[in-house]
Amino acid sequence: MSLSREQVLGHALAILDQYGFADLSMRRLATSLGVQPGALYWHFANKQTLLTAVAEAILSPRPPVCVPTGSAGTGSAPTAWEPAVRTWACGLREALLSHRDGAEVVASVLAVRPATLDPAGEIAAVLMAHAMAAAQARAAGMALLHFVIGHTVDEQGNAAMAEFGVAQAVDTEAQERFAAGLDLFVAGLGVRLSGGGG
Amino acid sequence: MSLSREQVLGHALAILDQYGFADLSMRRLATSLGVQPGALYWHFANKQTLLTAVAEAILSPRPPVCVPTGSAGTGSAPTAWEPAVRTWACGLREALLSHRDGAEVVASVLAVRPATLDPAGEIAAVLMAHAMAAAQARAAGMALLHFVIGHTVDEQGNAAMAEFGVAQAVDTEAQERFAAGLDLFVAGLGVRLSGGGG
DNA sequence: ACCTGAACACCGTTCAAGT
DNA sequence: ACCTGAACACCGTTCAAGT
Repeated sequence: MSLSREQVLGHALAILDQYGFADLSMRRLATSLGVQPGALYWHFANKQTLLTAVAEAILSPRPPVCVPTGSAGTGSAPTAWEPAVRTWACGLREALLSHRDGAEVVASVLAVRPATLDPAGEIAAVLMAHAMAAAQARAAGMALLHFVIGHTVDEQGNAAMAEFGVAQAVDTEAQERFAAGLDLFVAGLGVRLSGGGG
Repeated sequence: MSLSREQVLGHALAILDQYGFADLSMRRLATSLGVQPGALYWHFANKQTLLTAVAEAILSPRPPVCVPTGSAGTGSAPTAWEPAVRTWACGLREALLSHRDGAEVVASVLAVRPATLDPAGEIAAVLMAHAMAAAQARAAGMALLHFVIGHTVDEQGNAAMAEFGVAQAVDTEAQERFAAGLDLFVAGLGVRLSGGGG
């Protein structure tokens, strides 16, 4: 039986989890599939395309954000923005943490702006539904995205060092830093959204 | 005359500015210096060390942040935290923008936690001087750092695409997104610092 | 002290040719 | 349709040997 896209993707995730992003090469992936390097280029145009699929696989287990459906004039919206923002940020971080170097992979993929992947747009939609201007919501969404990804790259980098017996108090410190950073965003959003509503 | 560290560093910055981060290889750098690849390893232990020096060169032109010197009990501090935060963030972004792919280089170097480079610590010191708890100040400093670097990586990625004639309205949009994101941080910090002042 | 020469163990990608 | 074989143009790093 011939190779499938899903098989290649599965082995890519396996190499990522076992050996890390630096060891996820096309040649190593081919070896793990018992195939010549060139064979991979039948299923994926290039490494970038493969990595985009890997990033999508990392992010796709997240639940969709709950965008309020109420119209703008009916007073306070049916779903609160604050838990939505917190759930989105925590869910994103957990998805990134669920694979070794997940944050680094997703960061490298988002850097090339794939049309299929726009996590910032998800949370920007929520903010717009709460009467925030489109440009402001987009800016807030991207700032939140940069924070979550930057933080998690950091966190996973620390985890990689912890294998060499540095410490694991680093883990709880990272978690607290994430919570504090998220609180800062929520506080800032609160000034705009709770204060002058609409 | 023999090669000096400064010469190597200077040529590395020149390659970065002309050809970008992806083309900054040890072999290309050696060729540009008229020397064999192995010669570089007399002056720098490895590529990581060289890149750290490049990142330091990118960040060092920034002015030091102005940490207030007043003691904690004398009421409001002599220097305001808000302009300090804004100046630090804008100065960081400008330093990153001053070299092609500067944000990407600095991001890759900060990922390995060099002891000599801690931009988040600079602004955390300011917040602590304004009676913010150490852990909170550290978290805020890192969140700000992740935002500025993430944003600028994005901005420079767009600039690279703009060479292929996409648009340059992207430039002003990026600038406005940066301003809006920074405003969000300042608003969040204001809830903590202006409200219950130390 | 500082560099060359030459190797080692890798990369991503292409493409004629096979089946 | 799908893969092999083999090449092309690269990487970072090491290290004996030269000067």
